[in-house]
Parts: sequence; structure tokens; C-alpha cells
Amino acid sequence: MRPTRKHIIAVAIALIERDGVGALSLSRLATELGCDVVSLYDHVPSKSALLEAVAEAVASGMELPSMPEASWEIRLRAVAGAFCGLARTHPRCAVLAAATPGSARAKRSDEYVLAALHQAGLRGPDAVPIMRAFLAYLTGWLVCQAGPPGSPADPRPTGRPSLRHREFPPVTCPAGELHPTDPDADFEFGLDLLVDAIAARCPAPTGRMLP
Amino acid sequence: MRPTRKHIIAVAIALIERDGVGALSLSRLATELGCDVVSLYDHVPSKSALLEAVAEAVASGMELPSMPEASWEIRLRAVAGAFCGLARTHPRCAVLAAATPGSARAKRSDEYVLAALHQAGLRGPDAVPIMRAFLAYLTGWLVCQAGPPGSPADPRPTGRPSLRHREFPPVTCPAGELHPTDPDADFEFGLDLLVDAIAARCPAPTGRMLP
DNA sequence: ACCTGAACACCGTTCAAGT
DNA sequence: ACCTGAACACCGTTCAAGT
Repeated sequence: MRPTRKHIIAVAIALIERDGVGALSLSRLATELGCDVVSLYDHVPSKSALLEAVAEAVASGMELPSMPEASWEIRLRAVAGAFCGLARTHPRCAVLAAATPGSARAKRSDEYVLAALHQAGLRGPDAVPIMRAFLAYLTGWLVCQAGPPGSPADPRPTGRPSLRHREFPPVTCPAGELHPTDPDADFEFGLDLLVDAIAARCPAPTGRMLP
Repeated sequence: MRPTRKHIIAVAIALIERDGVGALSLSRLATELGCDVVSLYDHVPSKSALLEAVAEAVASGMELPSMPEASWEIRLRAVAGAFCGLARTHPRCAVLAAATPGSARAKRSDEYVLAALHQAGLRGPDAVPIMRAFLAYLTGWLVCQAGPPGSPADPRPTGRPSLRHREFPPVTCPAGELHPTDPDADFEFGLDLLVDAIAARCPAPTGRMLP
């Protein structure tokens, strides 16, 4: 059975989501595909190249809608939503995809965020650092939820991603105020925090488009 | 030559910084230590336990000064500075340390940030999501600079951490405005953005302590 | 009782031997 | 010319054989 490159990547993604990046091996992948290990080298030059392809494939599933009518806030929230969607559909590949530098995902979301900021009246030297801060927040959120791939924390049981802090609450707490909270609500909160901060730096008074 | 646990971890850190996490193997570590591989198992139960110990050791070097006289902004900036210091002294272990969930580092910085926010007048349900957003930004910054450990991007030549975007500029750019910028300045900018946003949610007018 | 070398199951990758 | 199995160097971990 000769596998196609698409099929190889698809099964690799499934394996990573099931058992973690650390559990992915070419041998396992080959047996899963029902072919010999060496046949993989016809489509993928090395294991690290396979991982890059996986990151690219997963990230390309990230939807960044064009929405010609939408405000810049809606656009920024769309990027955030795309990150969340990635974390929901491919929790273990998401970190790989989100943090692999220079990926097509990185370029696409860079430009998408820059376009939104452009729409908000933020240009060049003003926009780029804001874009980086915004994407750093989204990436950090992803990583804080999932842990870095290949880390000792990686081969955990899969499931809905949840904050680790629930399982490891701090021993002491200054005001004893660290109750478990809803990760989604926390994410939204931090997003609001950033969007408001960005709006405060906008030339336009409310940041919305004028009629 | 019987190695001590401390020595094992120290050499492991050095090896990771020199060649990347992916290049760390118990065999290599043993030869570097001048002992047999199996002797390592006297002090470390497994390789993943070793990686956790490395993360913990590196993170424990993060300095969070108490500064009883300082304002909450200064404290928050101290945490950011500690993250930066980590990225500077141990670029490759930093991501491991910053993103390993439930680590002592996580608990310490959680509490430190909460204490600073408490000082700013932010309590309980107000403070926790802000803390998470703040640390997510710092973590995301670290990961965006270094790439996730074990990722295809990891075994790169070491050096001063720099933004990947310099090497992979976007092909197209909405306003053609994505010139290379100073990573440190960008980091400071995002930090200011967040601190300002937090200050805007503070009960106290300026966020500074009253005399 | 304790240490340690050989041994085991696995890994990524290569390459020469077959078709 | 092309595919593929055996082979290579390495890996994490175990365990029985030695002291």
C-alpha cells in the first residue's frame, strides 16, 4: 500500500492528537498506514520535515474570514477565535502550529492583524508592535493551556483543554482569591483587555468606522 | 565517577543550551559526565523527570525581588524582566521552564503578580484573569522568540534570541510597513500596552500608592 | 546489598541488493 | 530505474549477573 503525502500527514495529525507529539514515530506511523517505514521517505525527507508539514497543515485549517464590512475589533476577535478553534479541534498540534516560526500561519495572521490595525488607523511603526503583542498573547494562551510539545507535560490524557492551575493551585495566595475560573471567560477577558488597550491608542475616537 | 543529581542537571542544562532539547540524550549526558548511562537512574527516574527537573532548576534562577517600597507597575515590570533574563541566560530552557504547567516557577510568578495587582487595588475575580493575561503575554513572547522545544525549529544555532520575522518577512504586506524592528523595544511596547490597560481598570486614579 | 554491564525493544536514516 | 528489505548507529530502560 503506497501512501500519499496527504494521507501521511493526516494520519500523523491523528496520531499526535491521540498520543502526543512525543509518541509520534515514523515506525508507528508506517504501521498505522500499513506500509513500510522507508516508503515514508518518498514523500517526506525527514521526521522534522514531517512535523513542519503537520504544523502547516493544521494551521492552514485556521479560518480567517475576510468580512469586508466588519470593524477592526471584529477582525481581531476573529483571529482570536481562529486560535481558539485550533486549540479546540487540534489541541496538541495547535501549539506546534502556533509557535512554529515562519510558517504560513504566522504570515497569514500577521497580515490579517496588520490589516485590521490599518483599518483602525494604526500604521507602520505603530501597528507592528501592537500586532506582535496581540499575537504573543494568543500564542501564550495556547501554550499555557497545552504546555509545550515534547515537554514532560505533553503526553497527558487528551480532552477539552483546561487550565493547569485547576490541578495545581498555588500553595499560598496573597488574598486567598485564586478560585478556579472558566478558561474561556478568562481568555475573553484578556482579549477585551488588549482590544481596549489598542482602542485607546487609535486615532479614531471610538475605533469604529465612520458612516 | 559517581555524579550528583545537581551535577547531572547542570550538565543537562548546558547540553540543552548548546545543542537544543532534541539533542539531549541520556547517553550523551552520561559520556559528558564521564559515567555510565545507568548511573543516571540513581538520581533521576526517567528522562522526562530529568526534563522537569531542568525546567524547575532553570526557573528557580528567576529573580522576583520583594521590593517592599515599589509600586505595582514596577513589580509587574520586574516579572517581565525576570522572563527576559531567563530568555537571555537560558534561551532554550526558558520555554521549557516558562510553559511547564504546575511548576514552582508558575506558582511563584502567579503569586507575585497577584500580589502586585492586589497592591493596585484589584482583588479576587478582578485580579486572576488579569494575571493570566499578563503571564500569557510574557509566555507567548518567549515562545514566539524561541519556538517550542522539540519543534522542528528548535535545533537552531544558539545565540541572542531574535525575532523570527526578521528571517521570514511576510511576502505581501497591507501597507508595506513590516520593517525589521528591535525585539526588546517591541517587548517593552507590548508590556506598556498591557500595563496601561491594567491601570485603566484600577480603582486608584493613577495606580500609584498614596503617600 | 549494591553496582553495572549486557541485553531488550525501539528509533531515524541509509544503502545495497534485489526486481 | 525503481522499490525495499536488511543493516547501522543510536535511543530509553530493565535486569540479571557479578562483586
